[in-house]
Amino acid sequence: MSNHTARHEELATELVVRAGRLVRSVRARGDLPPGHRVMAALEQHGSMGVSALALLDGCTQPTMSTAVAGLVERGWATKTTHPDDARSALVSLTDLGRATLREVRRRYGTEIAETLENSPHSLADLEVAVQVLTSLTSSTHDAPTDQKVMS
Amino acid sequence: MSNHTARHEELATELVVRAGRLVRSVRARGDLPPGHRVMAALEQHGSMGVSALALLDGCTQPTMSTAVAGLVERGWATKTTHPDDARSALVSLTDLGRATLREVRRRYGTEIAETLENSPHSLADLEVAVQVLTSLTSSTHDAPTDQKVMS
DNA sequence: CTATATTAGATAGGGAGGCTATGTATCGCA
DNA sequence: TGCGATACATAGCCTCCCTATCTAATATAG
Repeated sequence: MSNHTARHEELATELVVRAGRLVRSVRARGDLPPGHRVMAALEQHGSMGVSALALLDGCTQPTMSTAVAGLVERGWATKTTHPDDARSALVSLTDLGRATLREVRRRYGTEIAETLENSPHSLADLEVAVQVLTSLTSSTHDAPTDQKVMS
Repeated sequence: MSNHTARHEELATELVVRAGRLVRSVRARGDLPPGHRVMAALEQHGSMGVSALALLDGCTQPTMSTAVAGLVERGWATKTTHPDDARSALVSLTDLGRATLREVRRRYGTEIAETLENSPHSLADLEVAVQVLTSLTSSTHDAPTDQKVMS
């Protein structure tokens, strides 16, 4: 352990700076709609409740409540009562939501792909970047993936 | 151009989701102090004015004004009038600021290094991740280091 | 079968951080 | 000397996220 270098230190903080910059620019340009990441989670993991979504997303339940309400308002998701538990909700993507997700990906993906083509980086590099970011936020300093998610 | 794949699309949006998550977790845990990225810019590029800093950082001048005020308040930077132009300021890191920057890097860098050691990723991967994020925010859709702020 | 504890979600209130619009002081120049 | 341009500060607003708390429904103890 701890055999890290000064390079590690510089890169670690630089990564956060760059990540923040990327998020700011994406938001400022309206490249991704708010709630997009919730839709992505729903698509990848299927319908589930608000709390489970919050766990997946790494935010709090109230934050996710609001986010889901936004999706429902735009017609991108539905929220129904769980048949076996009237406390729970079942948040599901609508067809419109799925279509929006596809469209957003197509548009932003194209832009990013072109940018990468004008840089010395490949698709594999992009993949590595995503994986590194994932490593730093999934099992890092959070609760070790509690399995109270649902059945 | 445009020979991108569906994989590109997925990865591009996923990258933003992960980047946002990283930033949120770092902020929530107080791993990096606010204004840290301004200090990093100052260290790397030397003393300069508020507007120049804003350009470097990719934020607006009012935002940078506030950020710099915060640094000065904490004793991490000084703001003096430019000797040749009384309109301009010269923002400089103090020794305390430099020390804080070092300490923050050491602490967060250690944490990240250990996380990476428990993952299949190397220092080189971290480097790639930073470079990819940099590509996507520096010369992407912005003017290539133009000094024109635009309107 | 009630009474209580637990769980899912909603709402209230607040703070951080960013942006646009605008004000103020200084500089460059005709 | 007077006017546009430049550098920064301030005001007001918005988005996103958080903590604290409330309601409704379920699970469980007695």
